[in-house]
Amino acid sequence: MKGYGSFCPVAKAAEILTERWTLLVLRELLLGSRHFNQLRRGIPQMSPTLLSKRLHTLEEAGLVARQSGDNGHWEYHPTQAAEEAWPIIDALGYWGHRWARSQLTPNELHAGRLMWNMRRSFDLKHVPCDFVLYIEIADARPKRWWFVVKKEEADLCWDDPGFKVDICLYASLLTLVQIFVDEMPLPRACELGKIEIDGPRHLVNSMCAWFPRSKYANEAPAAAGQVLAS
DNA sequence: TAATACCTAGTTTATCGCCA
DNA sequence: TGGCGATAAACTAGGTATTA
Repeated sequence: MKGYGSFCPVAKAAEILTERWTLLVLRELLLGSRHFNQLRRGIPQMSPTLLSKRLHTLEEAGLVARQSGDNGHWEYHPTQAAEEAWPIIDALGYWGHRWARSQLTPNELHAGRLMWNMRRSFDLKHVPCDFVLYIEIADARPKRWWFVVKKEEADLCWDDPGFKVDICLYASLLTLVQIFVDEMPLPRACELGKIEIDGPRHLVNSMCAWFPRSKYANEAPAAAGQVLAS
């Protein structure tokens, strides 16, 4: 039998939301991904077949509206039902950051997914000027990434955009992930020689203010096994 | 309880249509 | 012609039901 066979609203919600990958697809949609391949970039380990299937399921469940775009391709838009699921997904993010942290394993490190998440995590109000950031990750494939950062948005480029690079950053994938999730603050990574930065002083000095970090990074991790005081 | 068959979910690979 | 967006088909792995 598919689902939980119950009228319970929690069970009904879980039937829709807790299918494998579904919450991640919804998160991507709610964070602004609209096209099939944008969703794929945000969830690179999900197969395209399954992504297509989940989008249809979410459409049937009324969480996604499919509209034809300007170029003849489909656009996927979150509906009000999806928007109202955002507090649930956001709360899961905070909960995961506090309680589901564990040692990062190699298969959790994915350069494409990190870069895609970094793209929307620049603190643009602290960006001193428009600039091009080049990141080289020695142990990743591909290893070279570019961000074209402007006051209004940051664009991720898989290939050299052809603009003059203003600031260069060299690090391992693990270090970049640790900085992103705040396991290792940027200044500490510099002190330890885990990251090399090359660029003008005004950009380098302001990096702590604008460099992308997970929105959950400020949440203090909880001690595992902690028991509530009675 | 173990062996087997069957079912389902998910992955990989190939392919198609469209557009620049 | 190549890249992108999307889907289909074949295959695999894991779970479940059935039977001895």
